[in-house]
Amino acid sequence: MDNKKISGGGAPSAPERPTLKTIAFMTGLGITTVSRALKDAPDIGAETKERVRMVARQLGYQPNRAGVRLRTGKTNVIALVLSIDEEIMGFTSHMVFGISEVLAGTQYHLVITPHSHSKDPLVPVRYILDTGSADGVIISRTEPDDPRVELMHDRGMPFSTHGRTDMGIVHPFHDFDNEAFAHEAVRALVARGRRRLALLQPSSKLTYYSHTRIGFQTGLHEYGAEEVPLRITTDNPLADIKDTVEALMRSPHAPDGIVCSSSGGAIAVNAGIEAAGFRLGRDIDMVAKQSTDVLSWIRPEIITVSEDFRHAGRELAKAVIARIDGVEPELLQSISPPVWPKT
Amino acid sequence: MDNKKISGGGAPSAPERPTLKTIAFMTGLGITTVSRALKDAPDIGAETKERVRMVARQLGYQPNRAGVRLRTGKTNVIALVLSIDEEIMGFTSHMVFGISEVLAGTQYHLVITPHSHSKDPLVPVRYILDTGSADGVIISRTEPDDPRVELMHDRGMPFSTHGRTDMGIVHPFHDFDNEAFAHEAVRALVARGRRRLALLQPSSKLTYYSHTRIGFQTGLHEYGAEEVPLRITTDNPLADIKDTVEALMRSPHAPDGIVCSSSGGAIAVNAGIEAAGFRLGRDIDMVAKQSTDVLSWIRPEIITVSEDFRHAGRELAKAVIARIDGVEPELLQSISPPVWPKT
DNA sequence: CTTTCGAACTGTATCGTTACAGTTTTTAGC
DNA sequence: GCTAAAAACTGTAACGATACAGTTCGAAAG
Repeated sequence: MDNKKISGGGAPSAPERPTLKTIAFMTGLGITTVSRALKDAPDIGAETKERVRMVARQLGYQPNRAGVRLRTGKTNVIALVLSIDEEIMGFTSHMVFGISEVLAGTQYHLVITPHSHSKDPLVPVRYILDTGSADGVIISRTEPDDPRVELMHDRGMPFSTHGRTDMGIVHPFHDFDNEAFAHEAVRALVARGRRRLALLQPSSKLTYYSHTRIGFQTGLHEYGAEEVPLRITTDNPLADIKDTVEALMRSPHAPDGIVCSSSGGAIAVNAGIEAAGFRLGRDIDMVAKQSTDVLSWIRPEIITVSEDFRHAGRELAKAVIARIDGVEPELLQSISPPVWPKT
Repeated sequence: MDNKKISGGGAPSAPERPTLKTIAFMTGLGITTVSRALKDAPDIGAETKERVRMVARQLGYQPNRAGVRLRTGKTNVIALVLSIDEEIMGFTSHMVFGISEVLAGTQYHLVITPHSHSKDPLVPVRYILDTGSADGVIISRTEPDDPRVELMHDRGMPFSTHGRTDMGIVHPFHDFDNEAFAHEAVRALVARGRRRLALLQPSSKLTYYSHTRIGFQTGLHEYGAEEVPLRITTDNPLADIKDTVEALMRSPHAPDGIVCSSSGGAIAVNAGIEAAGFRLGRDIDMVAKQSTDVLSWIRPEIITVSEDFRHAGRELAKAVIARIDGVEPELLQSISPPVWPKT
């Protein structure tokens, strides 16, 4: 070990961290008084409070988290439950950054609780509930009938979800308006004269699968286009997406427009289109959702819509904290509209 | 609040979490004995240990972290210090996943400690040291003369860094062999008949800037090529990279080969090349490092080298834990070779 | 002058764990 | 049979914070 003593004399190198005791000693007050003064309790004199706060600031006092947690049960932790399975374009980090940004202004720490989403997704949630290791939880990849939501609701654990559920439980969430996205995507394609449209949709397990579908279908109906079925999702490997699209393009039912729910998928779709000898902008148009402005660098012909994951992270963090503070869940639900590029 | 009682009778809904006291009561032993039995202390009988372990397993006992932390000072937390500034292709999440994977098999939790890298990077590190909020720290974006490394070393805080330093402090790190990457990239380009080579390098503040430069330069020398200077780094906005490359391609000094230190940079470089009317594979070749297999989907002509951030995360986590356990830092340094595609 | 009351402050117990200093029981030694 | 030592187990205090039940003191009420 390389614990370096600065002075050789026997004095410990690190200055002891101040505690309530330290402040009590310095002010000549009792520990309880100091504790209550720092909490702005009503039965402490104004002058005393001021004095205590001064000394605390001077010493750089920060309450010991273990002490608070042991006594009160409050962990001051927000857990983010993440699937560590493959994710091509890394939107997760943007969400983490958004959450961090909000938590940085609070007493909360962010703890990452991972799980492999091939395994039981309840495991990490159950762990958090059983060990009481967080005051609030954020989950993503929300499903319409999500058992994690039910479990946390039943146990009274504050949480917010990235994506909605459809199970009659009112809870905080943030969602991207995938319905509007798909609907407007159809409009944009029809405006370019496209009529035979395909949809690369998300996994049917996730809630936004149905939102995307509904938006797409009402769009087809409203703007007078027809669907070319595409039997593959953004959860499939890129190589499979490419092969499927290539085969579809070579078939007599080739679409002339396509809507993609992810940027990774869009890249693979484009590869399939080009492998079949077609070109974006000329033979077919594509609208794709992206979390970072990368698609237009790849093929400027792709019509891009941005989903801001950092913003989502901020909203999710704010929501779960408000829920911890007792705000009603109805007031903690938000939906972001799709952002189209300025023209 | 929606704390739901399951039974209306007055019994608390959540079964109380078992503590050492619970086990002591059930086995008829003292709390101390139970504690020591679970730690496999030498002064506890084999039979007793077995009995205690049985009951503990049955109750699903997990030590209360706050209790342990308060008494021993051990936090069981690894802090990951992250810059929340822009990062296009999201390699961070891969590193987080790699770290999570290793920590999942241990008692450690992962806490994300963010900072804006425009602000003082010492702030989060100082916070961790002053509040004692972690047993070990992982940092990235390491600089050759990194003040965070010096601070943690002086205070005896175990840590590992993504990237090396050059300040005479021996510490655990994991690094990608950027020198070999740049060197081999030059060889690959020369093998295709390219001789006038440019390098899109990382920010000169980071340690791997010099590794990349050295590899590039020894490559030029060894394989007989010359450098076309490119005055921009991967830290610049993609638009600036594109414009600079476009201007360079239009100038009389246009390179016929280019090495890129990031995939985001590669995309922008390619855009610049195409904007100037040139084409990869025909007029110029590119070798680029990528963290996820996305470049070859974009332009198959790009020669890609993979850097595995998930692996880096795993190595960093293992290293910091080993350091906490007292393993000498010399033994906790590793360098990953560049991975070229199979041919 | 005594009683009552409220403002301001404090001591003690407790959360769950572990370090330390015992205590009891068993076994061995002579 | 008595002492010594080893083996197995336990009680108490402490980590830092807070809930709760006081205590002290001075001023107002009677």
